[in-house]
This record gives sequence, C-alpha cells and structure tokens, in this order.
Amino acid sequence: MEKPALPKGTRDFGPLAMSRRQYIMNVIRDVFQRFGFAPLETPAMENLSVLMGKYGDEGDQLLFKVLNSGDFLKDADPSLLTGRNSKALTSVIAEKGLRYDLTVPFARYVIMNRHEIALPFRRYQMQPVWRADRPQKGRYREFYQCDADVVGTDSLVCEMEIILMIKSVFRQLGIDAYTIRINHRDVLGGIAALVDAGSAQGTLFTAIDKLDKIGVDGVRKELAGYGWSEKQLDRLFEILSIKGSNTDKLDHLNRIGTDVAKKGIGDLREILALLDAYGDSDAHVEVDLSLARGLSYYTGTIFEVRVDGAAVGSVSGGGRYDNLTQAFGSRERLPGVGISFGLDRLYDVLDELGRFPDARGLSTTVLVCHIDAASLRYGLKVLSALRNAGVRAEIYPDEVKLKKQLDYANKKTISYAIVIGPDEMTSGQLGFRNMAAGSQEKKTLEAILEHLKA
RNA sequence: GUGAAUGUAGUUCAGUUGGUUAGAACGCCAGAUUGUGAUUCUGGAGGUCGCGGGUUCGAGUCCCGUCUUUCACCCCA
Repeated sequence: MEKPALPKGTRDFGPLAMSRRQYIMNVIRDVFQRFGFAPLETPAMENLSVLMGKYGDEGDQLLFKVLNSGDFLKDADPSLLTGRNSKALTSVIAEKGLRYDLTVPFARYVIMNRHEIALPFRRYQMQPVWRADRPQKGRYREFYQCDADVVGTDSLVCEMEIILMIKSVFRQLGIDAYTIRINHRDVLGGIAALVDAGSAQGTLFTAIDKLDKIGVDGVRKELAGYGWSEKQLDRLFEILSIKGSNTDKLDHLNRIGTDVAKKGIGDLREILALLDAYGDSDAHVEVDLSLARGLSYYTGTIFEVRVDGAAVGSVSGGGRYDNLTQAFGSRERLPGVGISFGLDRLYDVLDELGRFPDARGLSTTVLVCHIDAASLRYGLKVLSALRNAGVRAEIYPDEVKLKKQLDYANKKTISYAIVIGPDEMTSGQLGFRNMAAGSQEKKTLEAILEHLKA
C-alpha cells in the first residue's frame, strides 16, 4: 500500500487552522461588505483562451492546464507528438486551466453579464487560485485570494477606498506595523523616459523593484550587466533617492519634469488629497518610486502591502487596469481597480506575530458533561436551551468518566463545562465550570444563560 | 523552469571516523478508592531512520535516483 500524499504546494487545513482562516476571512468579508461590495464566485476552471496572455509569458507558464476529457490525442497532429513540441501540443490537448487570479475571471464575468450590471460595479470574491510555481515559504501552489474590485469608473475615490479597506482590515486583525506602498505605472514610465530606458523598460522595472532587497549596488550591478551607462544609472538613483514625505517626493519628481509622469503624479496626489478629505490620513501609506510589482495588466496605480519584519513577502497587492475587458473584445471601455489580500500569507504573518485570538474564542463555548444515562438525557435539554440562546454548545455523546469529558473540553479549548449529576438534576443547580480559571460554582440554567449573554 | 540544501517516534531534536536490541524531551494512552481537566506521581504504547536502488562482512551514518520541505533566481498573494 502506497502512503497517501498531497500534491506539491498544497495543504490540508485542520480544525484549528480552519477556524483561524475563517476568522481572517470574516474580517475581510466584513470590511468588503461595509464598503458596498457584493459577493461573486466563479468556477475553478476557465477556458485557457480566457487565461492565456493576461499575465505575461511567465504567467502563461505558471498556469495549470487541465487535460481534455476522453480521447484527447485523437485530433493531435502526429508531428507534434514525434516532435515533442509540448507547447504546441498543449493547446490541442488542453482547453481548460485553473484560474491564476480572481481579477481576470471577474473581467470575463463582467463582459458576459454586462446587460445586468449597474456601473460602477463593485464585487468581492474569496476563492482559491492556482499557480504552478515552485513552492517556498509563504508561496503555495494553491492559495486563497480575497479580492475587491470596482469596474466602470476612473475615479480615484476607488483607490482611496482601497487604502481605507486595507487599513480597516489590518486594524481589525491587530496588525499595526505595516506599510502600504503605492506607485503608478505612469510614474514608472516617466522615470524610464528620464533615464532613456528606451525599449528596456521591463528590465529597468524588475531591477528597481528589487531595490529594497539587493540595495543600490545590487541594482546598479544588474543594470550595468544589461549595458546601462554610468550616466544613466546616476540619473536613475538621483530620482530614486528622493526622500521626504509623500508630497515632498511627488513635488520633487514633478519639478524634474516629464510629461509621461504628470498623470501618475497627479493621480497619486489626488489619492492623498481624497484620503485627507475623507478624514483619514496617509499614515501607513508610502509613495515608493521603486515599486514596480504587480500583474502585467496594471496600467495606473499599483499597491503592495507588507507587514514590517514579516518573513513572507507582500500580503496584499493590487492596482488599476484600463484594458482588461478590452482583452475580451469589449468595445466599451471598462476601467477597473482592485485589491487582493493573500489569505495564506496573512495567516502566516498572524501566526508569526502571535496575533490570532485566543483559541477559546474560536472553539465551542460550552461542553455539557454528565455522570450517568439519566443526566446525559437531562443534559440534552440543557444543550438545546444553550443552542437556542445562540451559544456554541456540544454534549459529550458517550457515557464516560467525567475526567475524560473535562479532558476533552480542555484539549478542545472549550471555555466552560456544565456538570450534571443526580444532585444537580434534583436541585436544578448545575455545576458551571470555568475551564481557564479552574473554578466551579452552582448556577441554575437561567443564570448560566444570563452569564453567557453578558 | 534553473541552481542548492533538508528529511530520524505525534512534535522538536540527539545519534561519535559506517559496527551488536536507534535515544531524550514534550505529547499520547492507562492508573494514583466513590462524580472533575490543565499542575504532581507511577506505568505503558509508539520509529522497516522519506521512498527505491547500490557499495560493504555490516549503513540512520557512504554513492545514485525519486519525492517532500526549505533557500536563491524568476515571478508573485
């Protein structure tokens, strides 16, 4: 018999992990709904034609493809088989794939249901996505994204709201040391123009994005390797080393002047102004001219959130995309902007920081314990009363020693135990035990319900 | 996808230059008189040393392959 195993990069989630995951999702869902986003779910599988070409060449490579059903080789060109041309063969034998993110399926949904959608359309979606990446810490092949997107508006109010939602989520999760890094594709384009990057924009962006990781020298070395001149590099770091407040940075960059960057600078300024008008501030928000990450379909603002000192990378990312629906042949321009929280990484961070709520709060609240068959039956009435009062309760189903029942309550981090025996049944005074404190007192069922309600 | 490490009881680890029945801690299970957990005491179960080959008189300990996890690159939640 072969030992069972999981596919690389996938995991089971036991009861404790699940209660914690649900805790995080509840916080995020709460925030999304409070901001007026409506739920959406889409299939795990999409047609590959929907997914391909949206995430760049690397993205296409990281897509999990699903083999066609039936005799999938029937129509395959024999030359493709003998030629071992995997790429060409794939498009013939696989027409479906697992979703890579939630934004592209959302865009597909919008196009297909355009007639019944009121713009601007705001939806949230919390589902797993799959990437055929090589797993590492905080990097899985199957992981949950929690997305909120708005389509059908260019308004920067949406960007502001994304920042507000991020802040709200982190506040509720009890994380206070984090940074929302924000930049704009046009600002990046402006920088590229200033340093005469020409057609080498891509290499420039991936290089400067590593700035916080490999430092100035590392980036210089990398770009020099691609043939960049000293003069260009000096110019580049003159720009990237701009320090000061967010507005200082934007003002400075604006003075250096470049038409390409104007729109981006204006957008970022407006977002900060809107934040202020809302009554919030740019606390935790950092305009970062070196931030160049994000999916290839981003065209405007880009976001990334990191928890200070956390081992995993970004726990959230997002941006504005103007052309995604047009990629599906829509003639109507439907710009969108969205944010994605990485559930699994948030989990890892909260775990690392020890910020999960006490397991007692996530588990059953009361265990009904009993001494004999009669008290077990009596306990059923108590159980039903507890549940009707909205208390999370269970009864130990077997007639076993009280010791074993309390041991079970202890292991399951149940907060209270109600002990029922012959004496309690006749007096109506039940044993009400606080498991954490180890104290026990006599209380009537009514008094217990009252206590739990408070 | 490229390069590199790792893998010993449920968990965290120890295991001397390859040599007889592979250890510890914690956890787990059972007891310590009659209805009470988490602290104490006593006893007990549990590992074909990731898996498959090879070298050797003999391998947890060396070699090859494979899988897992991890690290760097790539990219990203």
